[in-house]
Amino acid sequence: MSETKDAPLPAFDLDRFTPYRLAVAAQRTSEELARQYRDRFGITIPQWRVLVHLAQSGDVSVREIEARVAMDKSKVSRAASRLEAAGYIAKTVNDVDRRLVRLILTPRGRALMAELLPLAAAYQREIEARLGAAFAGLEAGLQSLLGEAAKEGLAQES
Amino acid sequence: MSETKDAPLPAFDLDRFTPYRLAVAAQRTSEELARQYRDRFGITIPQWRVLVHLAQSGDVSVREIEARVAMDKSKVSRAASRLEAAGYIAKTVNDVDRRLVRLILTPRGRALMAELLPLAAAYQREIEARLGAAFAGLEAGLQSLLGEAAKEGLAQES
DNA sequence: AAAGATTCGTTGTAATCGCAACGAAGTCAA
DNA sequence: TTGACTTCGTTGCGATTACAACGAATCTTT
Repeated sequence: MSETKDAPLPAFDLDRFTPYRLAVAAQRTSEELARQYRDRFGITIPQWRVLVHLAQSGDVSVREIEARVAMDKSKVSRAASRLEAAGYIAKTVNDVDRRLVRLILTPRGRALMAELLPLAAAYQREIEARLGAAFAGLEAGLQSLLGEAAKEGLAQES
Repeated sequence: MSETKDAPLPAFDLDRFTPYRLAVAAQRTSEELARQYRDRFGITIPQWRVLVHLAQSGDVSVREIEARVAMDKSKVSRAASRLEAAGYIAKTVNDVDRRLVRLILTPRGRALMAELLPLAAAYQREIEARLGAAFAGLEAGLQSLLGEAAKEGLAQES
């Protein structure tokens, strides 16, 4: 506590700190798209994630979504409740295991996704075009980063 | 409910959707580190970001942090208030422009950062080691992504 | 110089989040 | 079967957040 005045802090470059850069990149890219479907359809990001999972898998339980996406149980549950209230999805009890809730898109939900998915696909293409050759590198990096931490159904080809 | 029954939704692979992957990667890496300094020093992520900016720049206004990190004004402001209450930073009024608040590390804050920064640096090295050759690609991708986004989203630059 | 517009940081408020506790359903073992 | 343990999804609660509104300071325009 004597030499704190000019104690030399370890050199640290925030602009090269990967978690920080990932956070900024994630927030910018997510919000840019989120704004579109929020303004046009009143959908939040958690709700969008649930919807996409349903569009992909057709029939998913809360816990499956929780495990796959980095979302808390309650977050998934509440997003699902709001989607149900809005008429986009339906909740059914799984006959085999009645603890599980089967989430499925309603026709209205399918119609919504028929509008949302092209939006997302276009945005993805925009990103890839923006990055050009750097995109493949980003993908590989994310693959390596995400692969390390718990993932079961991760395809790794091409 | 007539034609939507078997309406083929556009194919869409969430696992290859860049904003989503960035969000998951960012959340995992940030939390992994945050747990360390939360348990040991009671620092939250927003607080940590403010601290790092101060450690780097020595003298920063709220709006500078807001512009650089993707953090809301109020988030920065409240994080700074808590850091001030904890004695880690001090708030002064900028003499030249008295709307601006100068944030600076106190000696106690410098001592804290002397402990935190090596932690972060070690984590960064861990990530680089984990990724190996893929790290350079990730970096390049993020560079390209953040460079473009800055141009597009932030009209102002110094 | 004064009125109007703009910027900075704080604060009020409603909504959201994460965490933990809980009831319901299922599993296991004796 | 019964009782202890586990899992799934919801909900209560305190804390946090985003967004807007605001006062103070500065800039601009006349």
